[in-house]
Amino acid sequence: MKHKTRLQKSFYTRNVHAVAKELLGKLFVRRIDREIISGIIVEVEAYDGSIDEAAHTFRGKTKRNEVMFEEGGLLYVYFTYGMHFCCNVVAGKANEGKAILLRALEPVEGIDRMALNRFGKKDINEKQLINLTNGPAKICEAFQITRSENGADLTGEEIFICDAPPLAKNQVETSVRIGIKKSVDLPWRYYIKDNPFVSGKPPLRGKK
DNA sequence: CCACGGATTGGCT
DNA sequence: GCCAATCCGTGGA
Repeated sequence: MKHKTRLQKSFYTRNVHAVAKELLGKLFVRRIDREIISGIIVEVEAYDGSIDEAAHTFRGKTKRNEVMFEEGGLLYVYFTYGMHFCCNVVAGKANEGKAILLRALEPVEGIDRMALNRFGKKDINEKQLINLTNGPAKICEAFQITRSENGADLTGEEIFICDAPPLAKNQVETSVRIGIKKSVDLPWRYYIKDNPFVSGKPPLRGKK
């Protein structure tokens, strides 16, 4: 596939919610040697350590979260539940502690490689296709993203995001975030309406 | 379809 | 020691 231009630093250093919504529809690309794996971003969540108790940065800088305090445009990868990695796009200015969790992608290139990474085989059925990247830890498994990708520069060659035309405003839905126990009412999950690759629904509470 | 629990490391109280 | 920005399998309605 012919990739369009990569998003540059100035895209990422803006307001975390603007960046989050505008990431929808863009192409997340992973290059491993000559191989390309990519997918359209269809679901994200914003985290803002200045006012958000669910953000890893809410209680200040530690070894684990230091990348999230960098200036926007890096990848913040964290390890959780003893077995999963999740990746975020760092946004805003230095020392703000803001980032956007990638929750779901629509697979585009390298689907065979994603299938191998996720299920150990190339041939997958319809259900497994939907299951490739419809969750934050599934994305990392499919895209071979682990702790060694923490801090990767998104304006570099290994992991980057390609521009795409903006979505119509009525294509972007908002909800509360999934899987957290603090700041549960903040409506900071954004996803593409009716996209089949969006992950599960949020709990029936809070604002939509 | 939904609810629940187990897996299993590591960060922080 | 507690518990997490998850996932998957199981079991019941």
